[in-house]
Amino acid sequence: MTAHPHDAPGPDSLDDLFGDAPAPRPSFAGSGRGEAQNGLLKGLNPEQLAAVTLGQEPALILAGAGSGKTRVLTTRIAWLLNQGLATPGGIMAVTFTNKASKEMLTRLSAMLPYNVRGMWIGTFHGLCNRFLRAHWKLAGLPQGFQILDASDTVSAVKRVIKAMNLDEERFVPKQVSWFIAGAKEDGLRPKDIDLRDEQTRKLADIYQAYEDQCKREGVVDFAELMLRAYELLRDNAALREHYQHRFQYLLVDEFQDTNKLQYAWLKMFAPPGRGQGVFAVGDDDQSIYAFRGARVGNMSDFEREYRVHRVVKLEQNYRSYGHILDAANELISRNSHRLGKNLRTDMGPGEPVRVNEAASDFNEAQWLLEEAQALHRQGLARSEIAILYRSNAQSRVIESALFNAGIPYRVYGGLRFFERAEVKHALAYLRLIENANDDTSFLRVVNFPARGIGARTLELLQDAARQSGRSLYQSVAAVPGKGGSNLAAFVNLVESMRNLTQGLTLREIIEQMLATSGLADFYRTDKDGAERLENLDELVNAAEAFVTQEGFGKDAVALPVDELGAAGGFTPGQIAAGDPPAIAAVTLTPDAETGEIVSPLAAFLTHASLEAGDNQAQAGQDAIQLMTVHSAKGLEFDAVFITGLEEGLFPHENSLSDGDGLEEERRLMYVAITRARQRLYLSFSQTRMLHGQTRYNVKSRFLDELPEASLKWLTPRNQGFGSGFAREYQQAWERGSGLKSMVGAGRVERQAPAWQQEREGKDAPSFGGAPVPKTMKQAAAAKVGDEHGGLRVGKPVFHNKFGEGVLLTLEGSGPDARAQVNFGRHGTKWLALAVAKLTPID
DNA sequence: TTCGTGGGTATTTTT
DNA sequence: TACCCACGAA
Repeated sequence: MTAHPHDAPGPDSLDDLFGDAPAPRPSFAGSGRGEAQNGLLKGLNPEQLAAVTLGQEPALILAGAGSGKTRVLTTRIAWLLNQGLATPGGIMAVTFTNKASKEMLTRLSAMLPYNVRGMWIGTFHGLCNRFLRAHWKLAGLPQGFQILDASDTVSAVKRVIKAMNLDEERFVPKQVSWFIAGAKEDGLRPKDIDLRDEQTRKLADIYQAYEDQCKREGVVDFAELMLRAYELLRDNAALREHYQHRFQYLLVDEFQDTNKLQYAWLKMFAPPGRGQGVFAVGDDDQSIYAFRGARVGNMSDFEREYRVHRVVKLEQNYRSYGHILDAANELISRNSHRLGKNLRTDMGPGEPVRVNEAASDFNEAQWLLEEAQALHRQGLARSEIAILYRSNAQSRVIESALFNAGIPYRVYGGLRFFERAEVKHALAYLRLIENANDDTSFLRVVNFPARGIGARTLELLQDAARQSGRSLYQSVAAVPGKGGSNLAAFVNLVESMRNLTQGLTLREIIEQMLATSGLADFYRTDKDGAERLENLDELVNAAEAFVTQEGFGKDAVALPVDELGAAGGFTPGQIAAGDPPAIAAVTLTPDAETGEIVSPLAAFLTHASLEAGDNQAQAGQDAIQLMTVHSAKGLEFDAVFITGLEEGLFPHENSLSDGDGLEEERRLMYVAITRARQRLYLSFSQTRMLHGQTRYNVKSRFLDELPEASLKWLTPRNQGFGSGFAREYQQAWERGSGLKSMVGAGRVERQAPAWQQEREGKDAPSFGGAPVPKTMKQAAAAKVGDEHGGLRVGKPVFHNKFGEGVLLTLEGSGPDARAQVNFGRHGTKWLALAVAKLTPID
């Protein structure tokens, strides 16, 4: 595949790269510059070219889905270097995900003839980490600070709440940690919190206590990485000046996803008016993370504050056919406050967007899999087929359908590698080797495997630690009796682990730890520990890969000298004015005073926190891709199914209450649609099992917001809403028998009904949703619920004010007769039949 | 200390 | 429905 950065051709030594001279090196391309230039810019469309070759000015790039955004970003970096406008040390490029930054590095190393590792390209958090490792002393952090991931943070907060003797009902650890992260992302420290009520006052107290605890334990959470870096730059003029001088060009990916703090952080590196080339790339229509603090408004703020002269719009789409883009454009045009953008394609209209209505969620799943199989038979790789849904709970039916049919599939989301319990246990031991005062890690493994250290003992220990203000590890001696001696034994274990691992390679350290801690033995004897053992083996492999990649040992990673000089304390005078600075070959950041190099173990632990790794699904196998719409962002597939297009689900009911909620849902739908290259399927179901209850749903309003001309209904429109068959089918499904029993009983034939064959042509894939013999359908319909003046439970009705709905319940008789109707976007309502005009729809 | 049970609760999530 | 968590019993 793509060359690894280390394999990239070109200069090996750092001197070759930057030389000793303070002046910027001339272009590496030498005499061949013209040719290289042509190659670089070849094939860019005019807008892309304009974006890539912008000068040193603030720029806002509105990059539509599939418009070649990553290419523009990487080409611009290469172009800047190639032109001699910037040096590798003078460029910073920020992304949100590790995946995106890796992609950028990979592409760059293919475009550039040298090692791009020393460049400041990474995620917001990754770069903050790098920055704080270099300036740990100025930032007031211990040199080997560790990073808490989301679940570590919650358990740390939980400990604080317990220690403060607060009611966990009132202060739910998860919510409190969310509050703290939210505050940090708004740049607020405990003292800055607006104490508007008692609850908030308490929350601020918890926040303070949590901060103290983190400090004591030498750990930082994700939000802290950002905030600490921001504050350090804000409060240290010399340092700020240095970095502003150093980074002449900044590039930010997915700018619409930045939160308040990230934007403020960026402004520290490149404030408006400082003249740096800030290149912000984003798409307001793809902003789907407002719920976790992203501010689309940062885009227009940026445009205003930086006085952006020209907004470059990348509207040429290279991904999808016309009908798909028409659907996307039409849908998103319903949103207000857009920056304005319309995707276009040269690829022709392609196939229409297919819409399917299913009787039940089970039916929908069955249809999905048969349609997907048909696509596969037509030659489409399974990995090119994605099934998207709004919420994770929806995957279950689909999974079981695929599983029963023996079709390989891969579900995104769920536990990732470094989040698995056994891996976290192993990491906790490793962290204790590095820093025994890490109470989170201590508590995680002090009694795992079991060592007779129970809740009571730990309570005593925590009391002692709290009183002396020391870590649990340091307080062990204060616990008397048997518990105390067991604790002492644990401390001895950790000590011996530390001694035994002195001077070993990372791989050996981990192997030693697995043996000494008893983890390996524990899982070996555990009856279902086999898979966990495998994961621990995998951890060893991951460490090995990390060592190779990061270039510990012979292959030193280069860091500019300012990061060296700055380590442990920043002296402005130390740094030459010229950029790039001289380079020293080191691994990570050594301490300026002692020259000690951060251990591979410490680096690996940081890596483990910052990058949770892949989730379980085995790569390699050709499998259908299942994921939420959120996790599909940034991906593309030949065929995409968007499922569960029902009011209440998509748009989700919880989103409708807050102001911008519906628009964000619509953007989500927009993201979903624009994932598809060739074929797009939309589906919804009349009934769905949710939280143990059958829900009768109305189709999503988003279906009505798509252009008729681009749609092709696979099922008759609006037919059979809550049809009798759906109910009977649902009952069979509830009995746990489902399709099989109905087929077995000879009641369902597995073939496409006549109307289906007519619409799709005889070569069309067979209809998956358990086609119904006519007699069966009639029989089922006859059985359905109560009847009242032509109204039937489970049938669609029309109301003058609320429009179309599904009749859920009929109660009472005569003047008391009441009906419960689900009107979708208008909610579920009780109506007095004597008053309300309800007409059955057929 | 472990196991069983009952209650509460159910978008979306990277780092 | 299904999972997680807290709590109580053995």
